Amino acid sequence: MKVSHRGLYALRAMVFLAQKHGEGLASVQEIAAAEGIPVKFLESILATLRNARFVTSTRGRLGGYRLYHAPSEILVGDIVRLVDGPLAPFSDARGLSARVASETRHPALFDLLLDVRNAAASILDHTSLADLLERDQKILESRSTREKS
Amino acid sequence: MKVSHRGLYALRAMVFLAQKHGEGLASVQEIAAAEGIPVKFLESILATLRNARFVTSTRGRLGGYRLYHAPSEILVGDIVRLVDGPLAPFSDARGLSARVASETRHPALFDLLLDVRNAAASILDHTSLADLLERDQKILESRSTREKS
DNA sequence: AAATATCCCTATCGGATAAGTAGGATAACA
DNA sequence: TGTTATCCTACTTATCCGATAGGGATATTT
Repeated sequence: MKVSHRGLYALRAMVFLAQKHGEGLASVQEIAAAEGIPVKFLESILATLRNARFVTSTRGRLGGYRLYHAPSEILVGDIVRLVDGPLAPFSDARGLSARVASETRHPALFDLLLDVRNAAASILDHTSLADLLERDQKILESRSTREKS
Repeated sequence: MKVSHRGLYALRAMVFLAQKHGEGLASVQEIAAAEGIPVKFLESILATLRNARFVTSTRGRLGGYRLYHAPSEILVGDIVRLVDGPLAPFSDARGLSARVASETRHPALFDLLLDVRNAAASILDHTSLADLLERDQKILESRSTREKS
């Protein structure tokens, strides 16, 4: 499994939108500036997210993006899968045929890599954007109290 | 994290050598034929494994490769790290700087990806080649008994 | 209605990395 | 001394990924 730049950008953008959830729209410019993402690149990422109904958009002046669902209903695993493809820990598209070959020859090796994938998926699929926001809060709180002491 | 073709080939070759452990040498040709790996490609992979002292070789006639250590002392995680680099679940070399950036902005996201890496590392670092052989045995046994019944 | 700000669509480019190849030098052994 | 293997260096090719270019569609403001 691997989270590409594109995937990280998508996650960051989604977290940003989760923070603004309920406060109207955010433009590509705004998100790009806040998160340090190339504008045109972010545009194409948002197109992907829009097609999958993770975000919705309105155009024209004062247009922008917002989350389609509540932050608690969007799982990190789904975002990663959408942008970076399935979470398989072996590389590529021919993976299926390579899998069958190595499965028959070395089934335990195949199973092991499957365990890795399942462990990763389990973590990513049990964490929503709302969870991330909550944890960010706690981390920031503990940091500020540490500074005060 | 991601296991490349090269990494899978390396793992398969090592499992093959583990099966033959104590029975002398195996040539590149032999391994390549058994595992379905391009000969020249496997050569370069074995060079990497040799430099890291995972295997040892003797050349000339009747030459070949064998494991340097016992199968129980070689961890799958070490092989993957050697061939495919560190197990970080985000992509690239600039990962460090990108990490710091996203860590300060969205620390929880960073922590989550770290959890994924640790989970994967934990699985791969607790499994040796000997473990794989043992599991292969059990799997094959259960298959044959299932066929008999 | 015009100007402007925004999303939207298609196409492409450059760089990096990975997969695989070629050919010959070197060493061991019959 | 010839054969068979590893070893070494370099090259080719393919694929993917990050990023960019340029314009078209749409909605709001003036």
